[in-house]
Amino acid sequence: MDGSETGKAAPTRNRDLVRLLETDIHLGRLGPGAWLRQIDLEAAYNATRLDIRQALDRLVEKRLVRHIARRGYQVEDFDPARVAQVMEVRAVLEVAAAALVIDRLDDTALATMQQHAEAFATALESGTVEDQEAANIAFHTAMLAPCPNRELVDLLFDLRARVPAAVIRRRNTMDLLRRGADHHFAIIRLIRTRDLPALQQVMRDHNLSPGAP
Amino acid sequence: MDGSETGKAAPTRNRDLVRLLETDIHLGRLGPGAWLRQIDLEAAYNATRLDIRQALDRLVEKRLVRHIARRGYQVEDFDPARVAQVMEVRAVLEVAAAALVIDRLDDTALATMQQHAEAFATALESGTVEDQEAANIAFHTAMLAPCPNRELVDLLFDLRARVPAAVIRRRNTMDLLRRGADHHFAIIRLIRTRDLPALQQVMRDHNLSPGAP
DNA sequence: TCCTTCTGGATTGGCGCCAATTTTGATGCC
DNA sequence: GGCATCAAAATTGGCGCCAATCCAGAAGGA
Repeated sequence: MDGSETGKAAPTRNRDLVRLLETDIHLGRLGPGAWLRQIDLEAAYNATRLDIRQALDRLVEKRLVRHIARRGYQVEDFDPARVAQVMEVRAVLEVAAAALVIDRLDDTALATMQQHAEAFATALESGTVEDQEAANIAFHTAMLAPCPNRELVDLLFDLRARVPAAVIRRRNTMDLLRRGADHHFAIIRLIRTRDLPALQQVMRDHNLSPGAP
Repeated sequence: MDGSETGKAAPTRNRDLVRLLETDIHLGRLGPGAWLRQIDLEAAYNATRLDIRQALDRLVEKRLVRHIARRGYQVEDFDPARVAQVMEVRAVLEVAAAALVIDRLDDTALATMQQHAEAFATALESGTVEDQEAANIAFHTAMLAPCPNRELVDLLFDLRARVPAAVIRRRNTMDLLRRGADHHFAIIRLIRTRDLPALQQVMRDHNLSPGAP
């Protein structure tokens, strides 16, 4: 157990626990195979045993963690084939979402997206993985904000959470990441020109590139 | 508490509990607003309090049940707008799945699908809702069996579970249901003739019709 | 020196108990 | 007769204890 994000003195609640652990896994602070010992978590987060167990069970549900009887919980392995399949599903849904938002994003929204796209590009060169993720998420959140189908949006973020960024970024050259950043700017341009087919093509590429942001 | 499916003498395990309750909700034996009292479930399924609570928490996670502190658990209401959005997502994914299976379904598979399509049509006229659901699920399972993207398939069935059949079927005329049955036969025909565009159109209609099977 | 066996310590996981809170039913008041 | 008040019963929900099991390290044998 070495995932950080300081356990505070104030007792941590159930929902927060899930989020904290999820983040640790997502960003690679807890890698595949790492053991999540109840006793350590209990002390680290100053939570009760029951809360810890519920949080871990939720992560099992989400398939981020596996449970072995009488042994404990450990971070799942992420099979590249399965990861690719999740990406494919994401691509399909992003393409569908593009059609729903292209006419609903006004200049204000595009300006916000532009900021986040720049923040992402900057973070790539001189930021932590956390910064990159935050900027990337912010970009896509802004893009999907006017989507009327909230189920679709929720599902997209859920799919995002199924594959840790750390796992994707692993075999990821700087070139590929920069291409992801370029995608962001292309997306903004294509929304501005209302070019749906080209936008959908970019969304697809964006999601299917090996280290898809 | 009046959802049946007989609690056996043998203690029911956690995973089974989730499945049993899910089925009861899906088929409308437990309707929106129905209270799921821990004590009753404990007795009905001869399970421990802890198992019951875990099962209920999982249903909360799946948004089939809502939890009110110190009051208990009750079956969620299903907002028609949200249902429509889930359907839209399903439609998008079914269309994508169609492309993946159209060249992978051989005559044997089509024959199986034909059987289930006929079973569904029959059940419509003279079967219970359970029979209809079973036949319908069997049809779609057979259709998606050769889909190489299992994440996509799992997600499709997960989306199915998010909206109880009972809720959909409620405002559903016999005509609409018969049209659903016809869709099944059209699907088989279009796969046989390898007509992907037409197949995708039918898949979309099949999922978006008010009482979508 | 390396491998196998055994024991002590540590961890998990389930069960039962009980306090906090809500609901139900009865009683009295307006 | 209807409504507010109150007490008893029922239900939820959390905490702690302890048995079952697993792991690490020591001891013994090849």
